[in-house]
Amino acid sequence: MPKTNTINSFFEEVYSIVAQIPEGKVLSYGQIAKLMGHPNSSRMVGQAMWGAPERLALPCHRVVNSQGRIAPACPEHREMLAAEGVTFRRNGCVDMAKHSYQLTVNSEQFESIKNI
DNA sequence: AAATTGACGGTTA
DNA sequence: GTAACCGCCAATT
Repeated sequence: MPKTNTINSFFEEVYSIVAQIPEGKVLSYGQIAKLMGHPNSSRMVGQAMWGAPERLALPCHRVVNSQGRIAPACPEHREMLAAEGVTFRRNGCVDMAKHSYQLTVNSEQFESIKNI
């Protein structure tokens, strides 16, 4: 298993995963990084979100940090998540225990993402 | 090539 | 609960 990804760049793979998050589910940056085989590249996941092409319509509001906190620049996403059925604790943190999403990366997903 | 950056994670105080 | 520090890694300057 090569260290390099089968697709263009680290970012592309992040997008392919984020695009798969169903409504009512959330993933943490670190969780995404691990799914990609990059256990410690959580920061890059955030970078990828920041530079995400809008035409991918990525549900970036479903990506939170390990504390269950919403992305620092988008507190309004909290409402969007709530509308999808995500429950919050009193302090405004996502209830990760219920909404953490498990997925495996398939080559099929890459097909739809690599045509960027 | 080297230094800087950052939508992070985890631990510590 | 918040704040600060360290580590980690790819992209950017």
